[in-house]
Amino acid sequence: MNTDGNNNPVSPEPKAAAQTTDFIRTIIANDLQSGKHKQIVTRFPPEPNGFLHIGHAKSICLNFGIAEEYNSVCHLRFDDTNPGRESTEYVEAIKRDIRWLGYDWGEHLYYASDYFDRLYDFALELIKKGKAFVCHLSGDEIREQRGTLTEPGRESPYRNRSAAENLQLFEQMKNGELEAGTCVLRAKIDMAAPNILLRDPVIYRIIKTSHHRTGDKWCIYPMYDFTHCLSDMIEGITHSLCTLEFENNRALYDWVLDTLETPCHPRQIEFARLNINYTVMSKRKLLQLVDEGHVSGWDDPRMLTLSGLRRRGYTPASIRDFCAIIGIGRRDAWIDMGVLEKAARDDLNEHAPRVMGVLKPLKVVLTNYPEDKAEELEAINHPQKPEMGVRTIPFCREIYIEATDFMEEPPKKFFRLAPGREVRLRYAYLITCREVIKDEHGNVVELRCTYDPETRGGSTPDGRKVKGTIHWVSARHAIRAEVRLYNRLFTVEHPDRDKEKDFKTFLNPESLEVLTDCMLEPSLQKATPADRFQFERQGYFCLDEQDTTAGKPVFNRVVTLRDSWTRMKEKMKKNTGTKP
RNA sequence: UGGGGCGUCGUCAAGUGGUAAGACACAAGAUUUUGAUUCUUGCAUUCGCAGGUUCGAAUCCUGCCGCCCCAGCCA
Repeated sequence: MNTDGNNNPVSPEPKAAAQTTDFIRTIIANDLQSGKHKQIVTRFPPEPNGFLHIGHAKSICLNFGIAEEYNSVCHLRFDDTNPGRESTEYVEAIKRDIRWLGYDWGEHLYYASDYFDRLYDFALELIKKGKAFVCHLSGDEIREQRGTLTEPGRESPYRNRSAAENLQLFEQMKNGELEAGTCVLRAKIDMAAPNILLRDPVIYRIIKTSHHRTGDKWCIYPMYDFTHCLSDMIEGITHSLCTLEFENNRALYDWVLDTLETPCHPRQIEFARLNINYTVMSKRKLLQLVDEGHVSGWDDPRMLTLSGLRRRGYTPASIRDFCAIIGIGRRDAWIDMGVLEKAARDDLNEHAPRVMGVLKPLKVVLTNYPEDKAEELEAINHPQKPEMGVRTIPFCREIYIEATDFMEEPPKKFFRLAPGREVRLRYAYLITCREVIKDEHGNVVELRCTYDPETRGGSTPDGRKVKGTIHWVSARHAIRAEVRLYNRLFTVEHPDRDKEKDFKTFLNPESLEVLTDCMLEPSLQKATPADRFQFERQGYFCLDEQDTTAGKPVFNRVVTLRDSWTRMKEKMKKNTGTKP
């Protein structure tokens, strides 16, 4: 059984919508029932040219999820046909991320590059059948002769070379006798086809770059449309699931498999890719953010890469839940960022132990509490789960409270601390604010309060009602920490919608707020990297794996708690503004 | 004005001729030593629009409108 950072078991099943059905699962169920297939084989085929993001998680959960449901296998296949931009660094990162998400490809790890020899033979077969030819047109010429959306293309002057000549030329390409760009191998289909992908598409090009796995063995590389369908076929994939933008490619996928002698013909099915507002999803844009230093790396906690989410503190289970909740369909869908955050909260609410930490400390001196006294107060680790136990928290004369929990002139309905007001210190005592100390600029720097010795633990023997309960930490015992508060990376819902403006102009300057003088309860001394906690009344936090050092813990805020007080404040502000 | 797709609540999403599931969001209320959690209630007489077929249509037919994808020797 896997465990999360807190040693809590991670449920292997997405809890919500676990048995949801969708049009793909319906097709598969029918194929099984009709006897078309005895077993199902799916695959996840990333190109190792970047890190996996939440959009890939949707595809991973779909493909590996289906395999699990049908007691079958999902292959992991690297689609590595473009050596110029692929690397083993990405291969390793991708494998690690899939495992972290909770999936296992077992023995079924493949690379399209493993099939280069067979792919080459298939190309030969195509040539012999008169279905492919070597074309010496330049890239520009090919583009120009391809026609447009409304006009048919023109046939290449090289289109009717003999099979023998094509075979010889293709061999020369393979042997490195021709330079990149001089010619390509094209499928011979139909230059007048309304589907542009069928207008004699390029299927092999010369690239004299060494490949991360095959080295310099090859200087010709097959294109996606030729590689993908044949790789699926070779592996006996039954259902080849991909995103909607490959819809037009399906005709080519089928053409290749129909034209060649193949033992099976996988079915390509497309579904809508994942879009989430207030972020960007394309690998190209994520890479740009990394390269240009707008974020600290692929694993920056603000990035919706799997490594970023992991570092931020998202649990694999919450991401799997998220993928189950959003469903699979064929329309362009925009998922609200709030749905992802909700998935994180739901999982963390259940598993994360509660602790107290003060992010923006304000010192409070309890004037009637003995200077040398200290006591241990008991706190529970999870209000709904007594089995998670209790811990003790030290208490003394000087404590820190959250600066935002005090207001000198509180608005109505503010039931925290204010001059003359009484609040409860969680698990400790009721205190009353007697005096406000300010610096020369008028900033509140300290509070003098009195505590009520009769209220130890926070109870009120006289039955008096106290509306506010705030968190605190003992000044003498607190451990100092850095806390990083993350907000949305972009300020607008659709950063890349505007074709005129670069998406980076919408980057949120306040996406990261670093707090260096946070005060945490001493029990957190025992936290180990990747452990997650709820800092009561504030949110869920995760001990950073990278920047935490022995003397200086660094916590990342995964997500805030729901905060109806802030919403109420905003509403009151709006209402007073519009009052007649 | 080529071809391929898609249009059901603010956002996702079931529904496949029998009279609009569910989730998120939102709103109101209850419980609460986290303004958290939990709970209760409310939230599409209507399915892009217009016709038609039918006893009956979101589901079938016709026309229209809107949005997405395709002119990389990327995947």
